[in-house]
Amino acid sequence: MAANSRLTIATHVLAWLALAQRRGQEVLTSDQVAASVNTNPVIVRRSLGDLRRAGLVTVRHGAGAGWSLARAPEEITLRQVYEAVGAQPPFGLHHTEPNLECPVGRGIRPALSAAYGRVEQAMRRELAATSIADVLRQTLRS
Amino acid sequence: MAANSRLTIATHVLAWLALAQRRGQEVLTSDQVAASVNTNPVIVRRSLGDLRRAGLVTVRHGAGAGWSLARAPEEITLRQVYEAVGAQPPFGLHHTEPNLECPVGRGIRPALSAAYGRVEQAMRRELAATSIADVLRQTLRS
DNA sequence: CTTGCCGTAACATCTTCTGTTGCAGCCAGG
DNA sequence: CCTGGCTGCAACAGAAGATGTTACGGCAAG
Repeated sequence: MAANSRLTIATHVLAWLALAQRRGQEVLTSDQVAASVNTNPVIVRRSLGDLRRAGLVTVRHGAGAGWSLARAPEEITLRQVYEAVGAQPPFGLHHTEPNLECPVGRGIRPALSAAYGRVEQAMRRELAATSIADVLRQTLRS
Repeated sequence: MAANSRLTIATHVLAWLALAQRRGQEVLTSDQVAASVNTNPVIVRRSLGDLRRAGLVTVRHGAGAGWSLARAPEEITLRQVYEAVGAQPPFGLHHTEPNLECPVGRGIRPALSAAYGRVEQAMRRELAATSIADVLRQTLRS
């Protein structure tokens, strides 16, 4: 499978909403967002649905509908986006249960889970250090 | 795709080699290793091939062939294993090029690459803090 | 030379992700 | 009240990657 691009899509969407808001555009439709991401509006709606459930964006239904940020871009970190999109952790355990007759097979899964948990905590800490405002600032610089 | 288990397989293999070595068993065949991981010997050989290219294990061909660690278990970190198995980074960029007419679409890829690079560095730092000896010790504790 | 194991290619299967279509639900505005 | 535009969601096709399996050539110790 191709690399997981959900965090990328969601971050792109949020950055675009932030820029539109700054320019005075209150709400954007999923079609307008999809035009920037260059993908299907349903993909964008799926991503925005995740972000809505996490409380990062709000949606207005009916005529004149659309999306807007639920809080300031400085208040949204990539860690929140990462958790909102529910990306799976980078490492998985064995597909098939290891041989429990073997001392390594018996005890390695909790050992690895602990190590992988520490790695994911490190990832989360690093993701929390960047906000949507940071991403947008860096984006407009180029 | 199922979660990526290459790091898990490779670490299991190395821990098993380390334990066998400590017990006086100099070399193990891929069949013996596969019996502990509970998978096909070819999977194990593929993994061991990665580790050999990275200089972490050595192989003996011909009759009486088999594998052994190329250095002490304390000297092998999960970071080295991670780099040996060539796992892809946790986040990918857009599948299709974003709309370059849009200021966000134009500049977001380098901005995200930089942020993702920092995250992967954090992962590597954390992986470097655990060695095969640590994993084996934790494994045998349960 | 025989035998056991490595190295690798080819292939089947499974899973996940992306992208697409279709349709019901909702609500501002006329 | 009704229309139109957009959301929400289910269903499905296609692509990509990973695992698992079989098969076969190559190598070296005995």
